[in-house]
Amino acid sequence: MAPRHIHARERLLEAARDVIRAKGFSATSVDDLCRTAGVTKGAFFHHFRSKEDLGVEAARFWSETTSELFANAPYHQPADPFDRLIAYLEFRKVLLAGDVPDFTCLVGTMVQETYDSAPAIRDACNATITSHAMTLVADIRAAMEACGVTGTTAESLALHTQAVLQGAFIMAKARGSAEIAADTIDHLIRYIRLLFNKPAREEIPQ
Amino acid sequence: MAPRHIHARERLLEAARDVIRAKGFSATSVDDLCRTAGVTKGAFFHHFRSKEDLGVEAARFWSETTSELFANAPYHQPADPFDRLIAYLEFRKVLLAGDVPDFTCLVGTMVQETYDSAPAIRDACNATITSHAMTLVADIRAAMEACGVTGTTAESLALHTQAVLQGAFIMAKARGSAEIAADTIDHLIRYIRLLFNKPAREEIPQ
DNA sequence: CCAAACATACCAACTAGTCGGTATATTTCC
DNA sequence: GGAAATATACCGACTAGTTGGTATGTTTGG
Repeated sequence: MAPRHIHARERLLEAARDVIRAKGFSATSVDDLCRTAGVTKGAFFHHFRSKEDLGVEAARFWSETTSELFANAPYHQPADPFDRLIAYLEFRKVLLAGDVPDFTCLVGTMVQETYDSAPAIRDACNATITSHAMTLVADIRAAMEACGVTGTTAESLALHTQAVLQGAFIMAKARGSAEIAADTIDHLIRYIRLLFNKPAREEIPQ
Repeated sequence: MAPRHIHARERLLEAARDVIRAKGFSATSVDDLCRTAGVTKGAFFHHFRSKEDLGVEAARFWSETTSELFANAPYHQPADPFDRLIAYLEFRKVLLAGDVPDFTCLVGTMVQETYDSAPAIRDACNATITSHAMTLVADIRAAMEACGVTGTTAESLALHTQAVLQGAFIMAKARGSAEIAADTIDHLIRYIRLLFNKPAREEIPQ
């Protein structure tokens, strides 16, 4: 059985992940989190110095869990780095399932509200986004070299993919549907195919 | 002289525009807004039924003021619709001046926090983003026809530009700098140039 | 036994929103 | 024209409930 002393902390981090994605950081109260996690306030402040501290830890928790998800995802299978990059973006489309709070990004949501008032949270969110982007750099660089792509850098393109994904989530929130998010990822895929001079079989819309 | 009875309302909407972009909607209290606008709570609730109502009106106010800004902007000058589209995106880069709260988007920020809890605000934000995107459609469609671009629609591409801009703002908030935003708009410009088969003179990075 | 992991009770500050009242226009009616 | 009626814009003290956080217990596992 799982050790009891991990329960409250982990349940609070999972509650934060779910509630903050739906309501935002400020609108999520400590009581909200305790209620959702099924723990008391004493437990909360035993594990976290403050609500801001929980925000930082939630960003780190998000980084850990998503890292694991992406590390074990099937998009690494293709032999060619360019194909792996496209497979990554197709995988991001597959992840657009369920309700909007289920597929949107915790740290993207949090950083919007905290970038000016809680630098610690902003830094943790930035580290999460950046480190995920950096997992793409090796493949992008290899593909760029193989295809002779110039005019930008692998790091810049990796960060651009994350910007597009974050923007896709905002549009999905505004429209209340994942459709627009998939559509904007398709534009990103089309960009990368054009940039690497590897267009899809047909450029006809579905 | 300006009629007295407009002051409080407009000053509150301007305060909302500035404060909410920096702190987010939830973290902005009614007292915050009154203090910033230099009005009393009585005036606030005279002009707005609730804080949520203020959010809706702030989105509409944002829509009005930005519409005016873009309508009077110089990017409409080029004779060719494709050139106008590129000029629009270059203009968006020019707007990336000042601190992060100065150039980011009010409705993109608000919709993140309210899409699930305040449908009225979400709808107002969505209407603002969509209507701005639609101002691009005529030029995009004309350029697509002139260049024989297929595989997507003018509406889809217009919404994609807004998604990229919203994502650029999130990245700027995370990194605390406009640089990444300009960088991601450059990727968008590169995409559109490739899609319309009109690459820049040189594909060399700056 | 003892420290870590909780639970309970509580607090001061803040929250959105209310309410009775005032000052100043504007309209109405003769 | 001018007094009365009415509408608009605003004020600021007040309230009921919520907020993040604390102080002081009790339980539990090794």
